[in-house]
Amino acid sequence: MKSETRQQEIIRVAAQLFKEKGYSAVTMRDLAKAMGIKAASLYNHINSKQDILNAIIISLAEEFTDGMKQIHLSNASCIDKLKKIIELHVHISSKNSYGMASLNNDWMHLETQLTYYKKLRSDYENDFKTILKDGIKSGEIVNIKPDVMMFSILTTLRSLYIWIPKKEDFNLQELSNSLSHILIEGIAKD
Amino acid sequence: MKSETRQQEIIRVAAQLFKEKGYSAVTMRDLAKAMGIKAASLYNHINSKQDILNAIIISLAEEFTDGMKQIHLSNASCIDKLKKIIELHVHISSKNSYGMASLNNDWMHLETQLTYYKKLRSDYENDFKTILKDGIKSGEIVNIKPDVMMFSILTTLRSLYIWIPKKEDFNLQELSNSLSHILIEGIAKD
DNA sequence: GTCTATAACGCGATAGAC
DNA sequence: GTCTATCGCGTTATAGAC
Repeated sequence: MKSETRQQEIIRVAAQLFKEKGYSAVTMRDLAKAMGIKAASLYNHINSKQDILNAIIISLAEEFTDGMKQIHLSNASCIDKLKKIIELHVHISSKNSYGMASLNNDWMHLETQLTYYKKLRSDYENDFKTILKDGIKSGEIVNIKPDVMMFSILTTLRSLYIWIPKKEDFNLQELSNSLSHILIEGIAKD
Repeated sequence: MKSETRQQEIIRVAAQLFKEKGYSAVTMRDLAKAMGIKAASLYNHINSKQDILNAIIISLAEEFTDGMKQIHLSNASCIDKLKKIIELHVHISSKNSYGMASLNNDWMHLETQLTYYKKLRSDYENDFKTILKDGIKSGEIVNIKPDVMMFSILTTLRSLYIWIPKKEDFNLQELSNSLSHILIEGIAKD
């Protein structure tokens, strides 16, 4: 395990600041201060503020789209695929809760990579919707508009980053299981 | 019904721009352009950019906290209270989807009103949690950590603003009903 | 690799003419 | 109520010393 480069450290610290105030409200001086150096010195390691945002968002978006593709192509049942999706979100969000904030809230500030990001997100959502439609067809899940179901589940999963760092005390597998129960079987008794 | 004042128009247009790019990334020049005037002219109607954000967020936050208090104090069952909460979110989000974006994403840029906002949010969440705990005690809902349940339901409801304006075609009561089914009874068949 | 200094520009907000 | 002009400051990024 190679130790963190200075560039990686900058990107990691930037993600923390972006989570607090958003990309636009964080200045290169803020970032430099958090790194213990002057703003100008940052430019020995990165090309621009925009490049930092690209690095944070694109790698995460690719991780989600790749993970979803594998789940979609597997032979599991619809319900099991949904459980795998929940695990995917819990796993990535726990590894990188800071980056998840930028992925959710600052993607619109991407410039050169904006189109690519939108394609990744669209591929992800299309796979998700297909899984739900297949589940309706096979009778595994209720016949409610798949758009509403996807919206409901996905917004919960996309917000996990807000919540996971406060809950380091308890087991991530336990969180996955609780979420699976709530999102799939609901909260009503019987 | 009195017609919209120039100040209200500025706040309404600002909320639209804030939804697209966030408070920090929208300049007074952007806002003026969208209003068809020069930036300096805005200051005949508003005192500062910060005051616009206050106006957008605080009135919405109060509407939620008041609505929640009424639901909490009613005599309905836990499940019916949850359905009322869902209707409250659908109702407010459909009336003001632009303002909801600021409420969700830009509250941390409040200055003088930040503490008050946090109190409103905290009151809201405490009432919500109490309703869930009462439901567990009475056996109406499953005994899963109320924190996880509230997180799951609330993040879905808080994200409605992203989704509602695209769905003007269909009935809001139908949306409330679909969401109630998904959030309360889940998506699994049987 | 970090520093100081600075370029080039955009920001929120104000003054005062009309 | 809107305009032009401008203030004072903050922004990203670069140049060049050490």
